[in-house]
Amino acid sequence: MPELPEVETVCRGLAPVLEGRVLTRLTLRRRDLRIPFPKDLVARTEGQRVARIFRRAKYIVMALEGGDALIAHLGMSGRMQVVKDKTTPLETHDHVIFTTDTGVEVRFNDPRRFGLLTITPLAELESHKLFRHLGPDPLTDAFTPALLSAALKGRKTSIKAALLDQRLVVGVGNIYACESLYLAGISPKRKAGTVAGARAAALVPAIRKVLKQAIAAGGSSLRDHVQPSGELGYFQHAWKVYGREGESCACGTRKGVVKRIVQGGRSTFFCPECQT
DNA sequence: CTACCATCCTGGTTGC
DNA sequence: TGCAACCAGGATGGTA
Repeated sequence: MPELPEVETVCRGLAPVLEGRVLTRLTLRRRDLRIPFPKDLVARTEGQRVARIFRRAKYIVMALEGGDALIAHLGMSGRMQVVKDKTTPLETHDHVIFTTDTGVEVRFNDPRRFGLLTITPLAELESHKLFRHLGPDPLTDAFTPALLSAALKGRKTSIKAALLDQRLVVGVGNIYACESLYLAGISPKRKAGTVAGARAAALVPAIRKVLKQAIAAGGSSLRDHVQPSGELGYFQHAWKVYGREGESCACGTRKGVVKRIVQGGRSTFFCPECQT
């Protein structure tokens, strides 16, 4: 499931293929994903050169030289596949095809169709409906313990649920919320408002570390795979708690056993011995 | 304002 | 073997 590290990996994989290239054709094989494609999406995209590709939260942004920005989100099952030989048969759920002037194609495949693709002037990106509520990126200096505890102050919901709130901090999804809390030694059940001081000071670097490790793992596997992909596979072996219900805690000293609970309809994995 | 829940969707797995 | 039930989860929109 694409969270920040997977989206970052996809952006890094797409950059050498798309930056500086002209999008000669945009093929929409259906009328929508999670939201309808804008009526003028094709007209605004075709013939445009891609100036730059970057990530904002879990969104992929392709800045076009004409001033527009293509915005893509992978949802939960989206992938971007780089296809060098266009005779490669289309797959089920290849919904959008970006064709470049080199002949290389990028195919946006999304079985569950929770992803999206839209376009907006780059200058209006941060005020766009999809972007204006977004909090700080956890990998930037803007994300500090003081900022985090201020945002959590007074909140009665669990810290786990709070970390998934993109207004607080972006890019953290279910898996990395679990992993970050484990690394910081904080119980996912703890009231968000009580995460301050030393706990906030531990959580911020824990989030950073987990995300950076995952990016590093994704980046290294990218060299072996021609196409970037939002799929799991490379970092899952490094998960300490996620998906490990019943296993011994990785700390090896406190004899805890990883437990699974449901919070807000989503699975949370944690060690009751190490996380308080 | 916060909190909580249902909803979107398909594929993979489990259970009978 | 076949099929139904269930689960996975990012974001949003509605309700309390």
